[in-house]
Amino acid sequence: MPELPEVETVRRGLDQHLIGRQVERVEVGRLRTVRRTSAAALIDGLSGVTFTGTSRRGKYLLVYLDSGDQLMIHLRMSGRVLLSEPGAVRPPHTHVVLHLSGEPAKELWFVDPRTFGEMVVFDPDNVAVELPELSKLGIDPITDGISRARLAALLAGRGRQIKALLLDQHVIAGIGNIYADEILHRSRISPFRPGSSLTRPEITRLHAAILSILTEAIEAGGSTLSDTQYVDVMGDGGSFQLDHRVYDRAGQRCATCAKADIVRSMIGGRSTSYCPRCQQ
DNA sequence: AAACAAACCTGTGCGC
DNA sequence: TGCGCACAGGTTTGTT
Repeated sequence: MPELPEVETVRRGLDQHLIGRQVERVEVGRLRTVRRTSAAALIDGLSGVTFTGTSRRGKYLLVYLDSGDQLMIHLRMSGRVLLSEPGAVRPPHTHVVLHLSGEPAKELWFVDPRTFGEMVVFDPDNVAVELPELSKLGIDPITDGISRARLAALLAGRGRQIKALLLDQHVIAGIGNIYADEILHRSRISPFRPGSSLTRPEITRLHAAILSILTEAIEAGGSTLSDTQYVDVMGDGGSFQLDHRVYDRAGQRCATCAKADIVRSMIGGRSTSYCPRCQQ
């Protein structure tokens, strides 16, 4: 579900509502959510701490704590973070609840039907051991910024299909299945093309599309699909799904060229939608 | 190096 | 209406 724009939208919501609040109590109802460590580790790491800031690297959401530790939240496929009133009825699959101080007091819910998501408190000075994926993450186009030259260097010598490269979090962090397809369509590049085969103008277009698609999607609050799984911390959906040109539009006329139908195929085990006429 | 499959889970939508 | 299967925004691991 959530890719860079959705995670960034959640981050902004947390930044707005969490900073300065203290955790008074922690409930862990599903051990799988804290599987990297334990319920005790999450409870010990969060109880009594105050939130001081937030950041994001790829799809990894980080909340800074006044203890010096950080809370990492990964939503994976179906995770949601919701801010709510104390005592409110919790949705099914609410696995972690943080009781927050403040006037008025709030609760932060971690809801995740498929349970792929996770929460962990870690020591940033020991990240290589406690959260090794984080230190292996590729460049984040928004948080780090990415130059055209940097992108060109990342593609050089890589013969993998460009769609697979965009999805590889070790190369570029944050792009998922929706935005990879949308970026390639706007770039007018076939998802099957080897990364190393892209011409100079194609790399220029790809670079521009990565930044413009992600920026526009963030401004739209992300993409909320028909199952309304993804919502921000206030429970509101995004609107970038209205701007999708290819994702989940197989069989429909391409809105860009109006002369071909969107085709669906598989790349790296992921459904891939593209316009065979626009994207060569 | 790169492509593919399977694994982790639950829910939904579709064909029959 | 009910059943079974395919498939879903992610990531890791293992096999060709």
